[in-house]
Amino acid sequence: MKNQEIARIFNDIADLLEIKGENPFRIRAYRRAALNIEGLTRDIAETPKDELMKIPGIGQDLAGKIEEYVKTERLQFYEDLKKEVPEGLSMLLSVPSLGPKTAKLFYERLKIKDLQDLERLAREHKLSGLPGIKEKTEENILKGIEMLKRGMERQPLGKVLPLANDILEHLKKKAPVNKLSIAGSIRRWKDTIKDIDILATSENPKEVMNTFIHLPHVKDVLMHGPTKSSIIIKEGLQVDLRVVEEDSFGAALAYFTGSKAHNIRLREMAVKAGLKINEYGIFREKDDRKLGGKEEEDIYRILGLPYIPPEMREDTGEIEAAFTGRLPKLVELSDIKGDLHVHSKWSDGSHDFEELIDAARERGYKYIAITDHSKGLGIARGLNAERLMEEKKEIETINKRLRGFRLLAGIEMDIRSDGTMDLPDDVLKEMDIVVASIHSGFRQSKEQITKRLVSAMRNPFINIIAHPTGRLIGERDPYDVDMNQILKVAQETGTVIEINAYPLRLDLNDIHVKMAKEMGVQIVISTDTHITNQFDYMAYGVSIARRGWLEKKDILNTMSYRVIKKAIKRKQ
DNA sequence: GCCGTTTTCGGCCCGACTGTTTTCAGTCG
Repeated sequence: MKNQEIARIFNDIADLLEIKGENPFRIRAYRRAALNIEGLTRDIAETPKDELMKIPGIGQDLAGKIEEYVKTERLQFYEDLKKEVPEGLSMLLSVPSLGPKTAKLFYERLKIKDLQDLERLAREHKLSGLPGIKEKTEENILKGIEMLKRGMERQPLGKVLPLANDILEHLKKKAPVNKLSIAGSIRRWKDTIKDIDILATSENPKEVMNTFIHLPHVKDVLMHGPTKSSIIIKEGLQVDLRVVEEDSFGAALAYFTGSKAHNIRLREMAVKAGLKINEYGIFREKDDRKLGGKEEEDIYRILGLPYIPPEMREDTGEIEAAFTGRLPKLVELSDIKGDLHVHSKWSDGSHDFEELIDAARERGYKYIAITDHSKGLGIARGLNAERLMEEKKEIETINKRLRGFRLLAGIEMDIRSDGTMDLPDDVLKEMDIVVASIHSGFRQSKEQITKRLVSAMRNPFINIIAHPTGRLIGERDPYDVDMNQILKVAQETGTVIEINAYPLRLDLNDIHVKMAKEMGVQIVISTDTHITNQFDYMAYGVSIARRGWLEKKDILNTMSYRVIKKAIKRKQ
C-alpha cells in the first residue's frame, strides 16, 4: 500500500507551500487529502482515477497527482517545489512555536536554512531586530529546539493513559474542579498519543490553572492563561488543560476531543445550516442564540445527527454514515465473553489454571483458552507434543468440575521462519483451539512473511492468527506483510484474525480492522495474558475494534462457548 | 485545491495565548 507514502508527500507539499506563503486554503486542501488518504482502507495504488475523485478532498488535480506518483514513483510538482525551497527549511516548522511565516522571514533575511543555523543565530542573538522578533522569541525558539531534540514523538497509549489518569487524580484532589474529563486523542483511544488533553469546569478557573502549572509532574510551563494552560511533564509529554462553564461542557468536550478534521466537518455542516459551533456551544448565526452545548449530544442532535462515539471521530466516513443512518452499533467491553489467548505456568505465564479462572470469572467471562507456546519458542519454555497432551489432560480434568465456565485446551503455535509449522497436524487436531503466530524471521521479505502466514491459514486446524504484524509500538516496526492478501485468505479459509490487546502491540491496527470488516473477516480480541492483571488490557483491544467500526457480531469472543466451539469446528 | 437542490466562482471552522505591538499577527489545537 502506497497510501501512507502519498499522504506523507502531500503533507510535505503542504509544508513547502506554507513556507512559500501560498494560499492557506490550498495548503489545507493538501493536508485534508493527506489525512483522508491515511485513513483509507483500500489501496490507493489500485484505485482508478474516477474512484479516487470520490474520496472526499480529492478532485481532478490531486487524483492526477496520485496517478502520476503511482505510475512513475515520483511527482514532478513535488520535485520542483523541493528545488525552490531549500532542504532542511521545512524542518524548521517542526520547532514548536515556529511557524511558516517566521521560517520564511529567517530564510529571506538571514539565509537560515536548517536547524543548526537557527540554533547558532538564536544563541548569538542575531534574530533580534527582525520585525516582530526580540529576546523572548529567541528564548522560545531555543526552548523549542531543545524539545525537538529530546524527541516529542508519539508515545503508546498504554503508557500515556495511566499518566493522564494520575494527573486527573491530582487535579481532583487539589483544584476546585467540578466536572473533569480526558479529551483529545486519548478519549478517541488512538494507539499512540502526542499530548494529553484535559477539560474541566470550575467556579474558579484561575485557581485551577494555578494548581495545574504547579503540579509535581510539571517540568516546564508553555502557556498560562485564565482558561487554558499548557505544561510539559517530566515524561516529555505536553499536557493541555482547558476550563469552561458548566453550560459549555458538552460543546467543549466535543471541541477538545476532536479530531480536528471531524470538528471542521461538523462546523462546515453548521455553517450551511445557518448555525455556528465553537467550544462554548452551538448557536444560531442570525441572532447568536445558544441552542445547546451543555451535553455533547446537543451538538450532534441539533445538526440532525445521531451521537458519534469518540473512537470514530476521524472524518473517515463517520459523518456520512451518521447522516444516512448507517452508523454501526459499536462493540463494548461488556460484550466480551472470554479471552482466547492466555498463557499459564506451563509455558511462560505466571499463573496456574485456578488463578487464571478466578481472574477471568471476576471479569464476567464464561471461558478462556489456555494457549501456551509451542516448543519452537524455547525461551518461553514452549511445549512439545507430549507436554501439550499432559496439559490438555489437566484441562479436561478441571473442566469436569467447573460450572458455568469452560477452559479451552489450546496452543499458540509458532510459525517457523522456514514457513513450516512447529507441531504436526495430528497434534493440532487434538486441540480445542489453535492460535498461530510468528516469533522469528521478522526481517524476511514481504513475500516470505506473507507466504508463511498464508500457509498457516490454509491449515484446517489453525483457527486464529495472533498479533499479525508483530509490531511493538516504539520498539519494533511491524514486519512487512501484504495485509490485503492476508485478509483475503482469512476470508476464504474462515481463519479468524486477532486484535492483540497488549498495549504495545495493538495489531491489527484500526485501519486494518476496518479493512477486515469490509472484507467480511472475523476478528477476535485477545489479551495474550501472562499475568492476571493483563486481562484488563481487553479495554485497549476493544478500543481498536471500535476504531475499526466493529460490532458485536464481528467478533468471535462476544459469542457464547457453544457458538465458538461450533465456529472452530466449521473450519475443519 | 476542493466544492456546490441556494453557487462552476467565490467561498472555505473557530478561538486562546504570546510577544510584539499600541491594535494585532503568528502559532497552536
